[in-house]
This record gives sequence, C-alpha cells and structure tokens, in this order.
Amino acid sequence: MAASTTETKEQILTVAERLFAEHGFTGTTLRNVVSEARVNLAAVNYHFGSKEELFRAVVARFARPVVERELRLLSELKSGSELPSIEALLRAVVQPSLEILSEGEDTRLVRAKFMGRCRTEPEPIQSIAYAEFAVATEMFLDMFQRVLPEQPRSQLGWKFDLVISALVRVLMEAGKPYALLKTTRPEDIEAATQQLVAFLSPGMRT
Amino acid sequence: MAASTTETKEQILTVAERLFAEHGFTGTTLRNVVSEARVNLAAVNYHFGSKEELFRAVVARFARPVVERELRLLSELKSGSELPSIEALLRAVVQPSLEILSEGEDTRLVRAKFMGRCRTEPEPIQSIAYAEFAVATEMFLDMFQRVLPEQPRSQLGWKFDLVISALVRVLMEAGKPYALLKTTRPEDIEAATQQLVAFLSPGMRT
DNA sequence: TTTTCTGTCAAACGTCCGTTTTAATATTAA
DNA sequence: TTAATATTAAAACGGACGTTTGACAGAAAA
Repeated sequence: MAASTTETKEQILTVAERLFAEHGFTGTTLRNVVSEARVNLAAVNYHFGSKEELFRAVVARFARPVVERELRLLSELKSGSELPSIEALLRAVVQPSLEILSEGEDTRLVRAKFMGRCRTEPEPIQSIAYAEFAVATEMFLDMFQRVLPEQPRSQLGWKFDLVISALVRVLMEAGKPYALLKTTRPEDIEAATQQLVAFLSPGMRT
Repeated sequence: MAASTTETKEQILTVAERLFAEHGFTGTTLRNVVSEARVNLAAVNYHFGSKEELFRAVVARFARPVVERELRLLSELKSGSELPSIEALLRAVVQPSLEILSEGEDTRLVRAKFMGRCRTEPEPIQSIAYAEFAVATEMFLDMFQRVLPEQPRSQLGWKFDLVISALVRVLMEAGKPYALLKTTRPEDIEAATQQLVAFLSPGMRT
C-alpha cells in the first residue's frame, strides 16, 4: 500500500472537520473518523499525535486562509486616504468567512459549520480556534476605535463580539430553509453579506 | 440516611446544570455529577432514568419560569390599545432571560451559561431546549410581523434568530471582564438590557 | 542486494463511560 | 411491631474510548 502521505492526512482532516462540526469535539470519536475516512485507527496518532492535535490541524487548515484574506482587506482599508465607513469595515470582517462557502463542492457547508462550532466548544478547545483569529480580531477592533472614537473601547469590545456572534450564527445555520444564507451560489452569498452588514451597522454606529 | 427525596434530586439538578454549562452534554459525566453532588451514582438513574432525561429535567427547571415571564410580557403588549414599539418588543424578548441573573446567589451565572450552552449543543440535545422555547418564539415572531408588516416573514425569521443569538452570547460571556454584563447587580442588568435593545432595534427596523 | 526509513495494519492496552443489579437501610402505614 | 415501600450504597456489567505496540510491506538509499 503506502499511499502518498498527504493523501491519508488530507482524508483524515476532511472527515474530522465534518464530524467535529456536527458532533463537537467530545462527541466525535477517532473510530468514527477513521471508519469514514477508510484508514487505520493508528493512522491518526501516527500522523497527528493525538485527538487534540488533530483538532488543531483542522482549525489551522481552514482558519489560515480566512485570516490572511481578512488582513488583506483590512490593509486595503488602511491604505485609503480617508477613514473607511462602518459598512466597509463590517464587510471586511464578514466577507472572508462567508466566501469560504463558495469554495469546495460538498465541503463548503461543513466548513461554515465547523467554524461556528469552534466558537461554542467548551474550553480548552475553544481557545485553539480563538488563538488563530486573535491577531485579526485585535486589528479590526483598533480600526473600529479609529472610526468611532467617541465610543469607549469596552463598548466596541462587546459590540464587535456580537458582530462575530451573528456571523457565526449565519454560518452555522447556512443551508437550512429559514436561514439568511440558503444556497452557496455567489449571488446569494453577496446578498447575504449585504443584508448582514445592513442589519449590524446601525447598531455599531449608535 | 435517606435525605428527603427532593433534596437529593435538587442537589443533582444543580450540580448537573453547572457541569453541563461548563463542559457540554458529552463532556459531562454522571460520575463527575454525583461526586460533586455527594450522592450515589445510582441515584441519577433512579431519580431521572437516564443522562438525557436528567438533561431534560435541568432544561425544564430553568426554562419554564423564563418562558412564563416572556408570555406574560407579550400578552401585556398585546392588550395595549396600540401596537408596541420595536424597542418594547425587543425588551420583552431579552428581559426575562437577563433577569434570571439577579436570582440565585452563586448559581446565576451558571444559569446564564447553561442557557447559552443549550443553544450550541450538537443535535439531538439542542432540540430539547429548543422545544421548551418554541411556542414563545413563534408568538414573538407573529408580533414582529404585525409591527413590521412590510418585511417578509423569512427576513424577520433570520433577524429574530440573530437577536436570540446575541442574547445568548451576552449570557454566556456574562461576568467576563470585557463583557456587556459584568456584574449581576440589578442596575447593571437594566443598563445591559437597554444597551442590547439599542444595539439591535435599528437593525430590526431596516 | 542489503539496509534503512516510512507508512499501514490488526490487536491489545488500561481507563472511563452509562447503566443495572443486588443487598442493605430508612421511611411510612397498618 | 410488622409489613410494604422508597431510597441509598457498593459493586459489577458490557462496551467504547484514546492511545500504544509490534509485526509487516513498500520505497528510497547504500
């Protein structure tokens, strides 16, 4: 046998992402993962070391591109001659996460759900995902502070937290009949982005 | 021994509520519960039947009073001569949940966290809590539809979902240093209620 | 070829899980 | 006091968990 190393690892990562998304960390067993991935049980510990490190690997694989895109959008906003609008800033927060939905074929809804799940896992699992986004979060908060200097930092703190909370909820509910995001067609994603930004921006401004 | 029946049951419910809140359903073991509650392992299955039915009992104990209060506030709004404002309606949604924080002594933050946890548990656990609130949710949605007749029902649907999402987030973060709700003093709760309503209402109106 | 390294596999490790059983004990009612 | 019932207690049930082991096969290097 001995299929290429990356093939087995990717297979495990993909299945684990879906099961973690659906059943959470403690609700997912390595035996379920390897059974669906059609690899041997020992392969997980061989390639990743432990269940928790497998989770870290799943988080890293999907979070890195999102954070990268967030920071790129943010630096574009910064390089402009004038301060961005609340709407533009919120769009930079929301768009990268929603756009991952237009990527894979059948994996996209899983991605969204996994990201949502990360934020609601009990500690210490939650911190693993939090750490990946911490830098971007802080930079966005700094930018909001510049755009809304009259609001105290603490207030912007909980408001931004609620913004992320709404984004995560949209991701987790994506695909359900009454959700904001019903399909993954690019025009639906764009429409949902606009509606979400419109829903959140007046509250940020208050 | 043989302490009064209700004493043992209440003891189990209280400890279980905290552990479920902190570690989720699958992350909580009955052995942890009975150890902290200082009762025998078999007592759980004797009094409640199973782990899942214990969870149901915890949900029912805290959800019933909240729903009752929600419906009372809602019927007060309905009995008025004119349609309520968005702010008044949102307050009726948010207030009962936030007010449970002013009840117990050390149990209040646990209550809040448990309610938040319920909403983020993987299925089929999530449905248990959802069922307790389903009737009130539907009635609130009907009322929003009457106040905002120009918005399609589907739009009100996801907006209301995001409102609950924000409420739950506030409850789960309560007590943390940068949270909206830092203490459980009545005046802090009232202030947080006002700020949350102010943050959400313009988005509902759009 | 021989050797070395990498990856796979079946099997087993010890531990903890939810639940059940069996016996003893306290409470209640006759 | 006695019989019936309700509750506690200790122990064990079978099963599932994450992890480790050691034998084995293919590829790469010598």
